[in-house]
Amino acid sequence: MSHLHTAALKATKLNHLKQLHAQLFQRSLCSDNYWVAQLIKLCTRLHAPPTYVNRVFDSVHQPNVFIFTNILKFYSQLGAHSDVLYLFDKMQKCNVAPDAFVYPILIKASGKWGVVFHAHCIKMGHDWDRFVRNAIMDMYGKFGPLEIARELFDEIPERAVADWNAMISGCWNWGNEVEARSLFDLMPEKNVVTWTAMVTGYSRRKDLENARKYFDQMPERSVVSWNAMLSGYAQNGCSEEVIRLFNEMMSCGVCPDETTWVTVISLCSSHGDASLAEGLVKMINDKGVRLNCFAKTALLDMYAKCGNLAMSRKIFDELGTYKNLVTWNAMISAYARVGDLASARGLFDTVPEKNVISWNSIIAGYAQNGQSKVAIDLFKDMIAKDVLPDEVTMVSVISACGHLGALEFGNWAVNFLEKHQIKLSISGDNALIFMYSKCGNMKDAEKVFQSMDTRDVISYNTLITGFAAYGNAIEAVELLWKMKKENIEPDRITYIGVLTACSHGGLLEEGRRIFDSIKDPDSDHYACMVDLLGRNGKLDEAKCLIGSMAMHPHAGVYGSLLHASRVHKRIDLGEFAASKLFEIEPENSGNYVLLSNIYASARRWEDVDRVRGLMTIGGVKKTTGWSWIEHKGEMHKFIVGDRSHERSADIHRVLSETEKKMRLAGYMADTSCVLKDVEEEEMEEMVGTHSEKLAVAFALLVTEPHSVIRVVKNLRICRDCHTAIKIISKMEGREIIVRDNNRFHSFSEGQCSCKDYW
DNA sequence: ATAGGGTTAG
Repeated sequence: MSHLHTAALKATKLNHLKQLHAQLFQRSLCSDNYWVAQLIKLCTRLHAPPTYVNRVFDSVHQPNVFIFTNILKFYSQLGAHSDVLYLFDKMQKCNVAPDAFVYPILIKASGKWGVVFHAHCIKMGHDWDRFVRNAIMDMYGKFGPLEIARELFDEIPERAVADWNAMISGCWNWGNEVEARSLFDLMPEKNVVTWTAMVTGYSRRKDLENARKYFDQMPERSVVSWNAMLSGYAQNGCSEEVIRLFNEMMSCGVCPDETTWVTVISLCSSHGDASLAEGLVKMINDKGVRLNCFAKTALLDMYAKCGNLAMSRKIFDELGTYKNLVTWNAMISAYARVGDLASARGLFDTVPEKNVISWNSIIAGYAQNGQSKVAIDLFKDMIAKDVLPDEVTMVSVISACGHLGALEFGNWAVNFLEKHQIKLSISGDNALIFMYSKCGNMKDAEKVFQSMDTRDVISYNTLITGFAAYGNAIEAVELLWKMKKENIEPDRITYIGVLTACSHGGLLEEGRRIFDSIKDPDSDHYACMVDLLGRNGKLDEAKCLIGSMAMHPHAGVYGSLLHASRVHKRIDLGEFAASKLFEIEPENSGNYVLLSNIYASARRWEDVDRVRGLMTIGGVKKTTGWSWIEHKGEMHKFIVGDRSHERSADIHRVLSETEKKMRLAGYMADTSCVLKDVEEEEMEEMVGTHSEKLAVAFALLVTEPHSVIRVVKNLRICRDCHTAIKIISKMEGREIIVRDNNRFHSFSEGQCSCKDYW
């Protein structure tokens, strides 16, 4: 028998464990309580997979308290708290009375619900056990109320160092620096844990100076102390310090543990620094370090954030049954981040157990990749499955509503926030500002902005961009001054917004001044500036500006010039801009169409034909987009020639009735003169089923007569459609609000409020 | 100790 004990003591690898298991099997000791307990203890030490432990556990007929204690420890080490609680339940069902060894494990695993076991312990008389008492104190220190921890602490006749430590950490948890320090100074004997608690405490207060002071004064340091200091630096964004301290740690001969690796690896991920990551991986490989599931997950995330998705997937697959929910979620969001929604969705659908973060990852994935409707539908699924969304979910959903212009559903979401007491932080408020301004509700957008007690650059940018879309240039410019006064540094997006606002609002000089104040303007700023000059007829100046650029102008810059050339009928500049655009983005049909329109307005039909020819030769297809409309919180989409909508027949009936009414009312001349310049087949398309027209017809169909129709999202109104809406608004006597990308047009009584449009 | 959120245009 004794050689079995030696084997158990010597086991360092999973194989040793399996050999021992086999020997026990030969001697029919596999269901012997003593040996099963020993095996489980070894599993904990050697990080065996849970499936193996369960097999060992299942082979015993009547598990005793030792076996339960050991398996509880096993799952506790894994952080599998629900398994711990499940096993405790099983333990009670097996009529095995928990002893003083069980309760500390149990209390640690149950988080704030540990309170329940406090009463248990008193009833069973275990509350006088120093380990149990310490665990209870620790729990109150973490989850509160701290006063109870203090009472327990004061009642202890002979306080152990661990009791002091628990109390000090408790004070830090509740932000009581003074009390923590006075306890520290009062302590008769301190150990590494005490010192480390001080380092952790100061780190969490972002007081790195004091953290470092205690760290430097420590009589001895454990890995945990190093980790505390490292994560202090990491969480405060001091990446150079992390690297320096990590190297110092290595040269002091301290062996990094798994936490160290996790800290350093996740630092690399937040940096997205591939070369840093590479060095780290090399070090890990050279040392032959075996990483646990936490570190592997961090590594997976790091590769994903450094752009190496293949490695992420490799780690994911290699983890096999070891992976936990965090691993799954990391992989899902890795795919979502790069826009591989199919892979993300595939994983999401196969996650054994989803949590809010799984849902958030996939919803954010769709929301960030232009699939707002899918994001919202998934959110609806989530609610139907009774998963409670949190703030992060709502931020994605609200943003998605903004992108779609889905104000009705957006308002529903705001109600949901109130009903479920979900508090929004700065990102949430920013998302709200975004949603309201995208939906044309600047009043509420401003209201949210005013109500915030801290605003960041994104809050300003979002509101500025909202005003820009409306042409409220003065408000946008004022916001720029206001943010400077609040010491919030404008970034490139701020300037894009302000310049766009000046452009839409006709503030030429102001725009010029602002443009000149930008430290290093990029192509986007130049594009805005060209647009601003172009709208004001300063086309030659715009061309000079392009010539003065230090970098290669991107398509947007020439696009603005081409647009202005069309408005101001400048064939020379239009040809110049278009020729550049045909090089930069030969597949963009819009450029060909614009140039051909410029020629058409000058009645240069041969050139019109030539440009059309270019399109055919280049195989450029006119791209058509979907038009969206919201009705009762549901989004409906339409595209040319599509009859998949369930009310398609009605829609086409309304469309033809409206057109008939228009003709009867004598509006034909109006539209036909527009149509004269286009070819037969295109005319068919224009008078036929343009997506915008379908959307408007749907709106006419579903809304009450004389009510406001809100038509939103991607309604690029062609000239023909613009005329049609004007006429409808007059004939039906109702207001129609239309959003053409970012501009709002309000039609009523045959007038469109947006004057400079055509 | 590892996973999720907000702003860009014609």
